[in-house]
Amino acid sequence: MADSTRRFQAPKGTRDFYPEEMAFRRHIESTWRAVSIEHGFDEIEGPAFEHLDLYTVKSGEGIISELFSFTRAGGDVPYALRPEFTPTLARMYASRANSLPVPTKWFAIPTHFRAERPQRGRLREHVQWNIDMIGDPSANADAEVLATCIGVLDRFGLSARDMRVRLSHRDVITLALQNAGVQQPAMQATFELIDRREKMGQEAFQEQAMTIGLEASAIDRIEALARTTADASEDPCTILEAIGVGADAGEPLRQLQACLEAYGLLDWCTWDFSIVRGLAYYTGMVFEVHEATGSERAVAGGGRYDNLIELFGGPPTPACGFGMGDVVLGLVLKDRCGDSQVDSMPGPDAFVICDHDDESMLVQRILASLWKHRLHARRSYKSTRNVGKLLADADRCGARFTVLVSSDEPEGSVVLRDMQSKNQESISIDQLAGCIRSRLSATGD
RNA sequence: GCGAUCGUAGCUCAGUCGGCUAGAGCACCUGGUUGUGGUCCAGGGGGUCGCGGGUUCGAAUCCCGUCGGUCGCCCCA
Repeated sequence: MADSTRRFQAPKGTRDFYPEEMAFRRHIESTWRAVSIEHGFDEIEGPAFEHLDLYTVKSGEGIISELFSFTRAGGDVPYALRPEFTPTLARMYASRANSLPVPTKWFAIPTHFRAERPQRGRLREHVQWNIDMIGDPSANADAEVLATCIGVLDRFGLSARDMRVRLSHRDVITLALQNAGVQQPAMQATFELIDRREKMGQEAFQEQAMTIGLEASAIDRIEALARTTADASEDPCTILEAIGVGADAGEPLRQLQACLEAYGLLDWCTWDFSIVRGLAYYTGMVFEVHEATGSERAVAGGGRYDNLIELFGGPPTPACGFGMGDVVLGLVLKDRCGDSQVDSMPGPDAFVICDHDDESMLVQRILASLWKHRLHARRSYKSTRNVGKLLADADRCGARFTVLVSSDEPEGSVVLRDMQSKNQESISIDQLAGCIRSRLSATGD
């Protein structure tokens, strides 16, 4: 009803970002961006909606129920808000594949949308950092992508004790399943079953395994496979033996291990063959990053997808990458790092207050001068002339310096107070901005 | 799409076997007339008790529906 007193709410599963939440979001995004660039990735962005076909090509018609899809009023072309970035990435890469360098290293920090019911760690709108290394089939590329992921965790102050990078490999699992007697037609369904294993009961697992058509002996071996974990520093051959695969199949694991060792990442990583990723398009290394206690959903997930660019009309091109969403990451950061990362509102360099009725617009002139010198300057809007309250106002917003326009001061000068040392001195207005600037650089602020 | 649970001020909550004009703390604003950092004192703004319907003399309170939040299922990019 178009009631004039109607109260509007944000749509289900979306978030409003007030200044504190926005500061936290920017903290996450700027960390993603900085680490991506340091690791040699270039930022890209695409449209927030695409032709619906782009998403059904890869995932089939079944995906539609989980998308926000629509047509233009009066139009008949179906569109969808993007539920993931990979199709856009593949489309962008495919249309310029011939002129792009090898490898092409791209990242993006787009918003994504999905129509399902929200739950812990999964909302209808979220921001997801995407890293992709395209055109390089080597284990080094896998490791570089992992290095970037772990680089971000480290930058957030998380350690190898806080987080676990669980590594697996589609080829190795496929071999193990074949040796266990799983027929090719049942392979993808078996992957999906393993992917869901952790949240299923023993009986449910058995039951669904039977439904797929797996034999009892195969089910036992799959369970053993999914329980197999080992430190990433362990010899892959030993692990392969445990899951019934010949040691010669372990070459990809050995290469990956060697690269991870060189990048100094082994501490973070664990071989874990319960990780398969449900998606059909992964072809090699796959991984997920979890909080160490396992109490949250995956913070990040990805792997190698050597057939995907081709599927979207590009030349056959190997690629690997991952996504990291802001929702689960935010939960983990708040839980493990406390307020130091949450409170990241920028405090002003200078805060201007005035202890009398200012009829000469001096506060405005001072602000203009500070802004002109690219200082972060704010003022008090309180009407009180009580300096104690005005200083409290400056303190509350985290000001580094306070500029006091005082009737006690001679014409053309103000009091500059250092809010950390509490020292203050009289200073000419002409020299104010330069003085603040030089003191900020002297203290490294 | 399905299930459980919750919904009183910006936030955290009290009030509810149906009964005065719906409260507190925090936050916000103002004053405490020369005062230098979240203190203290006083005052103020802010709620159609999520919304709609029903029962009743009377509903924040009981019933139904709906919209949202949370948690889970399905699915997971």
